[in-house]
Amino acid sequence: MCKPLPLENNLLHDSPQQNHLDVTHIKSSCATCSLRELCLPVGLNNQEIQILGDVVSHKRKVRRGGYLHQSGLKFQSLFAIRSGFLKTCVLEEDGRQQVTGFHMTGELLGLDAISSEIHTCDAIALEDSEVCEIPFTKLEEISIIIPSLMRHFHKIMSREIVRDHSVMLLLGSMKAEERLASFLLNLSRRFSMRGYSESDFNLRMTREEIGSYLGLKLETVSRAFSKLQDENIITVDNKHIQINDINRLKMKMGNSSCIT
Amino acid sequence: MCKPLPLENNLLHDSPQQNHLDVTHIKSSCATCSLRELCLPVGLNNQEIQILGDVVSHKRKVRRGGYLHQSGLKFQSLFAIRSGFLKTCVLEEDGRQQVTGFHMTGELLGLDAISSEIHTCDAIALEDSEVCEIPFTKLEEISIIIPSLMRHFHKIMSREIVRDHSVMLLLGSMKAEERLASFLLNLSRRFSMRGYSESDFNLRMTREEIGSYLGLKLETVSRAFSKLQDENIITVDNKHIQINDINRLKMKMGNSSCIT
DNA sequence: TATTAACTTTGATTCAGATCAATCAGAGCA
DNA sequence: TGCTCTGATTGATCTGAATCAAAGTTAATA
Repeated sequence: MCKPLPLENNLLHDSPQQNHLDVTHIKSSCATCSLRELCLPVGLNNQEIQILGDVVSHKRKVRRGGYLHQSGLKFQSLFAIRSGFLKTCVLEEDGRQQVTGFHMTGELLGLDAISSEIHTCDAIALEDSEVCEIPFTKLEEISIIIPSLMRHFHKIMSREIVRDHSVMLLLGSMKAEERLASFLLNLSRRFSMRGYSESDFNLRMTREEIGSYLGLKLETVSRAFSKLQDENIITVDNKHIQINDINRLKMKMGNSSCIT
Repeated sequence: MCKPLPLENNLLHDSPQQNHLDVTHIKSSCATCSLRELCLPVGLNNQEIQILGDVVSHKRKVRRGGYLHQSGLKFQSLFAIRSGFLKTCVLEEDGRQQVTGFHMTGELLGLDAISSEIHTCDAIALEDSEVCEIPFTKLEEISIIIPSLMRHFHKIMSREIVRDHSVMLLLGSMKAEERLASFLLNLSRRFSMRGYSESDFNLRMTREEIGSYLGLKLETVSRAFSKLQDENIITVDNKHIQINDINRLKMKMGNSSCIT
């Protein structure tokens, strides 16, 4: 009853690129925009990669604080993050705002806009970032030629739905400290999958942005950080986080009814 | 600043079948399982409908309280609801549970399972229901033959993501009464789109299930109902709901900082 | 039709997190 | 170097929703 929960079922995000590209070298029409980092080419052969490469040719930079896309604007392309860190957020006229996700290398942005062909959220860079633009109609066209690409794209969309359901569970039934623990473990895992330390990293977002994502006020986020630090589970120095005891952090997330 | 929010941007669900099937008569291998009600055939010609009909041939009934699918089981098919009412919920080992959605005629279930090919949530009928089973690999195959079907399917998936983001906004930033108002307006709209009254309907779910969906305890849901009734905005008789003043209900949802 | 079980409402009390407020730390800049 | 601005921390207080508890109501089943 009180055993720690398995990692995979509980984290907010699933990685969109668990099986990283196993192709050694790619010729693409855009030499600087290697497909290597992207989430899409998983399991494609060289010729297929070539076809995809012709579509994913346009690279774009977004400076810290800049918009990759804005809610209300016409949708034309998905964006695959090559480097950097972005947030997406939905905004109501009444000022209510909700950060719906934080996104890093290899992840795909813009999926929400396919339905209405209008972006439903803002995507804002939290550090200087680079993305590859993928014109969506072209992606659909080559999906017909490369069924494995289509299948993979469907999985990416589905994974986003699973991720959203996890966040709904978090927002609907977790306490502040549990939410923060989930959040940190999720970041930890995603950093580690990208070859960075799982226990030592810098946050790119403010306490307020974390709060918006987790359905908490910034003061509550700050207090939860301090609490975890007091218990020696993490060390916090402003945006720099060290996880000292990942198992106890998992316990925090796992089950509030456990006596701690 | 305090104007009521436009309906479309604020409701929890978008309908997956706004453009209802405009084809008059369909020959299908499953006469009793007309494609008419389904969300998929939008904009297809007769021949295409025929192809789709061969895929969507298997009909299934689920009695009230029964499972359509269970978390952890292998995914093979999507399910299009022909009639009835279901809930989906994610369940943690520690007993934490979250209703992730309520689903009615024309909606498509199972999208979350595409990513891992294992169902990540339970789908339980809240009243006797009928669904059409759509083997997913077959759907992907004919998507190649019928690009407009593929495009439509992508839109359906994307719409689910948009819906989930709305729920995240609700869970992350709304007060109890606002959440209930959103919920009722959403149901109202979906009933009305299906030809039922938008102001007079029966709930299929318990207060506890509503609470789970809205991130509230059942007592809080009950109190919120009573409060809206005291203000003459709705009339509640157990599961039977009448909306007396839809505009004031929208105000409730719109902006808590409005003086009411 | 009686009996039980499941669901709903309402009240009293408690508590987690919001709000209000003050201080502090770091970054950018004149 | 001091100044300003943004963001982070911490404390005090308040409040909305959770929790605990007791009826009351409806639906299910024998």
